Amino acid sequence: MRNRSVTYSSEATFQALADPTRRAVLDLLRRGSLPAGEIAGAFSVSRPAISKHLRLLRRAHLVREHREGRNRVYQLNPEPLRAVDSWLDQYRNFWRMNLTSLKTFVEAEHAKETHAAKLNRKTSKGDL
Amino acid sequence: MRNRSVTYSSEATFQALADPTRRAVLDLLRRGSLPAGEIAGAFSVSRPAISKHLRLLRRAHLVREHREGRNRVYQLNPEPLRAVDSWLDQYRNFWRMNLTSLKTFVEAEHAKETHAAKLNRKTSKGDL
DNA sequence: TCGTCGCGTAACTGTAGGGTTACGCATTAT
DNA sequence: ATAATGCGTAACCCTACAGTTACGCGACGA
Repeated sequence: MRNRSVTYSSEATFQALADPTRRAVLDLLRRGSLPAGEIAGAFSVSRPAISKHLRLLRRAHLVREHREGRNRVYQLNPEPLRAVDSWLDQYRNFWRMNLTSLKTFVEAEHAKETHAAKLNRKTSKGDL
Repeated sequence: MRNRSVTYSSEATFQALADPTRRAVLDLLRRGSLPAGEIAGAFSVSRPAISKHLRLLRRAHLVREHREGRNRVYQLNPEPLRAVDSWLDQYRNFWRMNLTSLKTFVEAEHAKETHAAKLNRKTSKGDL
């Protein structure tokens, strides 16, 4: 396995993405780097709360921080998202090919609930 | 609000994906539907723990459950993952650019921003 | 009709996490 | 030097949740 670059734990990445505020921070940083204060200003929660979110994002390597005077400028690092992307990739085929079979499944479900006889070939009881 | 098809809250989806066990359950179900017991058998945690994970996955509509006799068969539903995919899509352009040009781009963006005069030419970039 | 099986749920525990306010430490301004 | 600014951290809430064991209930096989 050629790990040419840093291997990020997709664990930390998924966990960082779990919170909507953190995803919003990332979305914000897509438009450009920002100092922590301005990031915090974009949200209704307190500044320390954002500071903790930024710490998590740092831990997941989704952002980078560097100092500019007394500012702490945060920059997006989308690299770890590749792991999410490749995890997702295993499912892409699914929602491409699976729509018809999903449809039949749903119809089968419906049929089963209406007739309720399909699975009960072994028993004559067949009722709920 | 246009609900063309069922609208899944990506919130629930991201949150469901945050747990590695749940992701593993999904990975398992990619190979085919399974009754709850067999899913639980694939993990070291207790069966009720898996049951609760399944509940969360159901809540996020990532799995569907139907009864077969006394079994509860779970089936993967990859649909909500589309939301994750499209969220991720906004970042794909980013990791297509190489990182150095990204860095300069982002910093240029930032320099254009509001209080640029305040932070200005200290050029503390690059150190640290 | 019974006992067993499959599986969800209740009740409980420990811990992580997101929110707050108070504070400390650099860095810049006066 | 002193004050003010920017921001992280500590200490503290409260809720969510992953895990456990004990239990209940419908579905089967006898």
